[in-house]
Amino acid sequence: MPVPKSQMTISDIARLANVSKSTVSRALNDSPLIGKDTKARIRSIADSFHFQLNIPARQLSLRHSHTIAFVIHPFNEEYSIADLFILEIMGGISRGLHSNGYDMLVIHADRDDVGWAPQYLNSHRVDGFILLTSAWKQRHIQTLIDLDAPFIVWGVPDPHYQICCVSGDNFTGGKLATRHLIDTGRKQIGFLGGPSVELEVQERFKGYCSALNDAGRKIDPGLIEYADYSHSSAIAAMQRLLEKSPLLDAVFVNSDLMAIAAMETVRQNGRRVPADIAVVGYDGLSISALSNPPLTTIRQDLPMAGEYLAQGLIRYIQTGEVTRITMPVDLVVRQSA
Amino acid sequence: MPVPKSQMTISDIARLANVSKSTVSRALNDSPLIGKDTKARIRSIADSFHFQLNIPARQLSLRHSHTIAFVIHPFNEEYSIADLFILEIMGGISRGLHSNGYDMLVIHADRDDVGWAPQYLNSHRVDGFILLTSAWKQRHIQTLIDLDAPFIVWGVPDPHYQICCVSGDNFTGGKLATRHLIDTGRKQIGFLGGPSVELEVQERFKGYCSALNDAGRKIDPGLIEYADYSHSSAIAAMQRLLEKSPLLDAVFVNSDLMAIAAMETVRQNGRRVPADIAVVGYDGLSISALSNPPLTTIRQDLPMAGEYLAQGLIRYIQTGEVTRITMPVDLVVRQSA
DNA sequence: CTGAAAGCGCTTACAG
DNA sequence: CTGAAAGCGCTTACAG
Repeated sequence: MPVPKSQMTISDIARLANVSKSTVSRALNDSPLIGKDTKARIRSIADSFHFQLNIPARQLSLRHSHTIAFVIHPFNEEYSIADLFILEIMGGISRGLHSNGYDMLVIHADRDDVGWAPQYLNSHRVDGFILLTSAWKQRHIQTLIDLDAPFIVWGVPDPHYQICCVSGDNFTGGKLATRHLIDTGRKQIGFLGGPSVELEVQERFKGYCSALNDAGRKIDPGLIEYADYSHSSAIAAMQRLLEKSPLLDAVFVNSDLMAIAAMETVRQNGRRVPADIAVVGYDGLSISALSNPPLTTIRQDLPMAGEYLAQGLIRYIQTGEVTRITMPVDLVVRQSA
Repeated sequence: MPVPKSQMTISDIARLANVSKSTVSRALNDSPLIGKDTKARIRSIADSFHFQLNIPARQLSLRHSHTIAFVIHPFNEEYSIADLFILEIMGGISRGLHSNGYDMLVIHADRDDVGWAPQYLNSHRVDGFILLTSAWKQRHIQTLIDLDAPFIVWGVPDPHYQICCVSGDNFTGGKLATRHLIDTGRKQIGFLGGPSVELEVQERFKGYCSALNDAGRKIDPGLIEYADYSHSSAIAAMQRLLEKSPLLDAVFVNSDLMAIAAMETVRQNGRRVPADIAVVGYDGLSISALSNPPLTTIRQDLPMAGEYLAQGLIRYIQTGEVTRITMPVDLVVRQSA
């Protein structure tokens, strides 16, 4: 019974199999040059010792690391549930990377520090980066462009550049949410958006307007408010909405976290969800099913998005093709609307 | 203005500085052997080109990767909020690793697959592992022990082995929660635990008993129930508790997620929180502040725990000392109790 | 304090 | 189909 020795090298396997290092290397890498039975024999020897190629040596020789950095910002209390978003997408990224033979390094970078990019790229520590646009605005993207670094983002980047990205279908999301509210008889439908400068938010707003137009309704500025995705900003925005428009009987909110805050605010004002005011959220994080009441929301398949991010980046690294994917969204009807 | 060239090596810097590769290497690694001004000169040249040492080459030469794997399980709907726990602790791990010059690889491993351990260790991809005991039971730990792999766990491991670990002070946590309920005049205080086989849960139960004893009260089996940390199991357990003990007026629940489920169940049974039944949770995840009503809970400083995990593992790798740390806990009083 | 040289463990033209 | 040899870019005794 051979004892696994972690310090074995291909030379050891070569000696054991009576072949050269080259042959072992090729056999282990499944090169078509090696004879079928030679290959099988070498592999079975390697397996019996639980032999694993030394990856740093391989990376040095191949000149790429086969590892990707997923860049996120340090944990922040105010956005904690938004971070659930990160976790759900990260699972998909990890799976997509792994099935292509890549590893995932996660980097927590400060919002205002851009040094991580050259540091990890020039040291050949990673082959590319995955980021979320909402957190990494233009400055970070620009740094990566200047470095000529391979990267892909979640979200809608500045259309100015040809950037790899995958994003949700924000227009359709906004339209589905609003139409559902119209179809269930709501008359004064509010829009509680994320930051109005974000393209995602603008698209969702267009969807909102489109649904309203289709129903022959007017857009009422008194029904529009924006917040910054934090819990407290959502409470404030919902409060403004309630005060501006006493007749409000529904609201489409741009994230599940903010929708939960909005429901709380509604209650605090002595009104009921959904009886008095219906609420539709956005994202479909697993937590949305556990809120009180369970949230009707626009779901994005985040694990799938993660896999697409991984695949898209790898394809870019290997072929130079830039991929731009829009993920479908759907409406999940629960009890808040 | 020098253009950063990612393909530069120490030989290029050596030529530029008119010294040998050895000297460059030593200067960049801050060796005391190199003269102060030579070092400064070399470093400023390197900086001006944004030069970064090739890390895979360095790893190969040094024979360790300076990277640690944080091992988690694939995302699972039922435990999604428990995963918030992961995110909060991960931030701390990342910070602790980074400040010691280590990188963090995250591995999503299937619950029943143990192959990741030899794969990442024998390939010299990582120097050690960080895991959470609750998810990684004996089989995973045993694999690591058999491999003689450096690792550290969050939670209380089998005391049989000398394993690096950091865990919360579960006894004190259980006691603080229960005492708070006693002090606020509750008479029939329930215990809704995680799996009864887990040492953490047993410690929390002991704390519960201890507080009750101190107050001269008896332990009533009709007030004890266990669940498995999932949302649905918590609902079922709370329902049983309510049926067994109609006079129940408080409950100490072993996680924030389960506490939120319990509060929902209380309401579904036509009772109010905290007026009829007070609820205390456990963990102090940021989400506990956002529940309805905001949850009174036992807080563990998870980011700090993450830093200790990182430090403890690095110390073990570098010196062989096994660290066992117990983190303090405290009571956060909000509105649910 | 500095340099020449060997070595870390792979991969891959090149030659057969 | 297989092997000898050079090369990937570092680090570090060893010698001065």
